[in-house]
Amino acid sequence: MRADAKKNYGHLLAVAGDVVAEHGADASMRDIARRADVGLATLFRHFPTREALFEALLRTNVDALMEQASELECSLPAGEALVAWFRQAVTFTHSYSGVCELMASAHDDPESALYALSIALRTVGGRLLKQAQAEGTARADMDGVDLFALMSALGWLVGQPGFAPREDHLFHLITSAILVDQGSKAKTATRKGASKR
Amino acid sequence: MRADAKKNYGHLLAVAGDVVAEHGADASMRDIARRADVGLATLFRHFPTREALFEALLRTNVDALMEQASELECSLPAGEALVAWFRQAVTFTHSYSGVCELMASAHDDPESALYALSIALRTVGGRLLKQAQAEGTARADMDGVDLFALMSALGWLVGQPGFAPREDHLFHLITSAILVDQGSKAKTATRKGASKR
DNA sequence: ACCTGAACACCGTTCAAGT
DNA sequence: ACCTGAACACCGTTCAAGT
Repeated sequence: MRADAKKNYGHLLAVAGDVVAEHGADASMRDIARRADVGLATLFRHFPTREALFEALLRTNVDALMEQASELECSLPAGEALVAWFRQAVTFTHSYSGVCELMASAHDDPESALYALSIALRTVGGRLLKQAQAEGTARADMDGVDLFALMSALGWLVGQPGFAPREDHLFHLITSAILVDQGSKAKTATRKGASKR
Repeated sequence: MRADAKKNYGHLLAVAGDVVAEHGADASMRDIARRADVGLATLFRHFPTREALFEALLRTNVDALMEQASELECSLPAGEALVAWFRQAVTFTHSYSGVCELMASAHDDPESALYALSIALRTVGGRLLKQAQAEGTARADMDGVDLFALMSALGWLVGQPGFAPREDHLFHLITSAILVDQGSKAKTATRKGASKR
């Protein structure tokens, strides 16, 4: 009774990961069920909505992102930790194509199964941002929601085939909007990161 | 023979505008045909693809954007003209929800009926950017594609319901990534725009 | 020339019927 | 309890048949 259900769950999750990796976030639920050799209604029993499926698919990735935040804030100055984590966060949005749309809309919808994940991301990002602001390296007129917004926008952008090759450069542009200009505030600037392409 | 076709075209375009205004860029083509009291195949005869329909819907908006660029570069310093035009461009992306996705993907697809419009936008934006770079107010390590990318990303972002209320602030953040920091280069700075929220 | 209706292969949702 | 198949109302595409 419960044993086969558990097996179905794991199996469905595995093939859903494959199908979504191939066809992106708006892959056909029917197709997932078909490739899992399971009735379509069975898929919907385990994951009543597309968001619920992605919550299961992305949970481990988000957990990893939160652990990385803890490590980074211990091992690096706040500003560098913020940038390094932001990098990882953008990479996370590449886990499946279309993830940014899902996460961004979930952030505004407490009913979404992805709501908790998006809030977790926003919260941990906001913590790193706050520390960098206290250090004086991140601009003061931003909050966690802004950071989450920029992360989503950048993730969406470099998920577009035409802009993917410019990912590093676009990351650099957005990052420069987050950080306080080094000439105006940071008197002890090491000047190591002044590369202008 | 040709008279009724012409009437159909105008009528279709008008109701398509209404339906798309209501349901966004992925509105049902069938629904548009239905509300125009016309066969679905007739709609596809006039607009063989969704992009072709949007090319017709957006053409006048893009033309207006190009005229505004000419006016702005005559009446304002290059940096301010760039920012003012960028503002208009982001507003343009609000003409119908989902326009950014279409324009961004068209930019990479010469076969798309929207390709010419996206290139036009990129080109005129690139011109304003270049002038601001020559003036020293826009950062040097950017080109028209980057500007188009940031425009698309910002338009997409503030098209998400949760981030729409922060449109002005997010615009300010992105703009600060485009402009050279006023403390480091602009010696004749008027200091009028130093509002930090 | 231009339009139409119908057929086709899809989609997500729902639910009575099976074990 | 858990699963299944079928029915439903959609979608975009295509094309033979009408005028």
